[in-house]
Amino acid sequence: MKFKSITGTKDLLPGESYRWHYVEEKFHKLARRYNFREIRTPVFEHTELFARGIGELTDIVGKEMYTFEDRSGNSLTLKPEMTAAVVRAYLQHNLGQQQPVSKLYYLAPMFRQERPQKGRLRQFHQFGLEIIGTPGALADAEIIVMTADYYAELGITNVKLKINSVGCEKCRPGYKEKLKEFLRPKLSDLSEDSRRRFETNPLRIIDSKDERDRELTEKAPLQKDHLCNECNEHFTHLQDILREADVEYAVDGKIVRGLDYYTKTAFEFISSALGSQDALSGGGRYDLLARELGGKNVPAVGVAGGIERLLLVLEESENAAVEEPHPAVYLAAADDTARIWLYGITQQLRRNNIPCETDLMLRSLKAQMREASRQNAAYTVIAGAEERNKNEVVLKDMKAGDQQNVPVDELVHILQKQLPESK
RNA sequence: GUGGGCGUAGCUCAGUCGGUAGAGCGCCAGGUUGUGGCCCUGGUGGUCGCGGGUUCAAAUCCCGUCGCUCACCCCA
Repeated sequence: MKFKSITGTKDLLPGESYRWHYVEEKFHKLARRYNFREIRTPVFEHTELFARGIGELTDIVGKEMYTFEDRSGNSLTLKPEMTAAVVRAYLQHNLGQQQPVSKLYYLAPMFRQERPQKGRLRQFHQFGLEIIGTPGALADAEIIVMTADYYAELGITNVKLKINSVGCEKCRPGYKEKLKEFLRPKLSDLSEDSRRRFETNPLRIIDSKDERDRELTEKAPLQKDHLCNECNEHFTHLQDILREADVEYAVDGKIVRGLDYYTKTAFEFISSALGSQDALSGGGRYDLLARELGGKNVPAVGVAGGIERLLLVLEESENAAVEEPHPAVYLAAADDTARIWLYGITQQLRRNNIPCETDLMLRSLKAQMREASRQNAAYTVIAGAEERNKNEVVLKDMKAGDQQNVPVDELVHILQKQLPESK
């Protein structure tokens, strides 16, 4: 075979795609219940949108974007995340003029050029929610609550919610200085990465996975203990709401989100069922993003979650079995003279919303029966010349193994009675 | 970008000291001339990742290369 799928991309084969349908449908339905409306944006955007929105110093922008020039010389980028694109669309179409608060959701592929590993692909898929237009903690809670609800609805129980506040324009600079003061004497003992971040992004240092770094930063000052009044109030308010909504959470002062645009609330849903890529989803408030993109100040909050990771966790949750759909009826021809006639009956069933399958290979009855069994059909309809002359078919219950002759005119009615989901 | 592990049938894998490739599952057919599953019998299926080297002879040894995978960094 000459051609292979690109490194870090995956074909979604029929043996797996039904699982995707399952989680996607659940998300669409839940979004409707929470009154979020879907937004779809193009897979690529001007590179500048992400560079500005996500932050020049982030790893995503620095080394992970799929960037290319089109024939006109524009620099374009396959979207590495969705929030910047959603805010762009929000500003471009003045959604804020139509209603004060926009509740948007999406389900879309993202692209980042990293080394693939468990739970990380170059083309991956995220579900996401954004509430744009309100600074209130109720919006933060709404995002978190629906995400928690989604996992619960799927039967995933081994998830934990961690929340933090990363402050705002007012209180973050002061905190940053305090943190640097704390780190400065330890600087030479820190890992190389952390030393490099000291100037560019010191907040990330307390989030380091390096063991030595962890020891050294154990007693580091945390943003959540140095919030301004407004941020502090927002954070306690959020916790009050989460408790009221019965969502379990833990405050973790070391959660620092990787993207520049976050303010106040930052959170992650973590699962122990994943490998080292343990974040199932993450999000937070991003009150500065719209302005950064050239719009006015528009407060907003959102979440993004990985579908691939979700499915990995789902497979390990015993109480979350997903069943593959199968045809309700298989129609088998006992001889060649009945095949076309039987195909007409097949279509009658389909028009009556009965999922069914028939042989397309002119195979023997035995082979057709085997196929019916393999495909897990609940019933098999068998007919040859004899049945055709009497205008009836043999209806066989595959599980029980018994069968009876029924008039063709009554077939749909009988099957519908047996298959309530087809009505 | 760095490091470990692995590439043999559609899938999971075995293959000894170098002697020209196997099992289980799957698929197809028959055992039953109009009936699935279980069982039995037979069959289909391989560029041993790719290229080069050593050798009378390479899946096996050597060199290179590509791919997959896990981990680091970071993230969903």
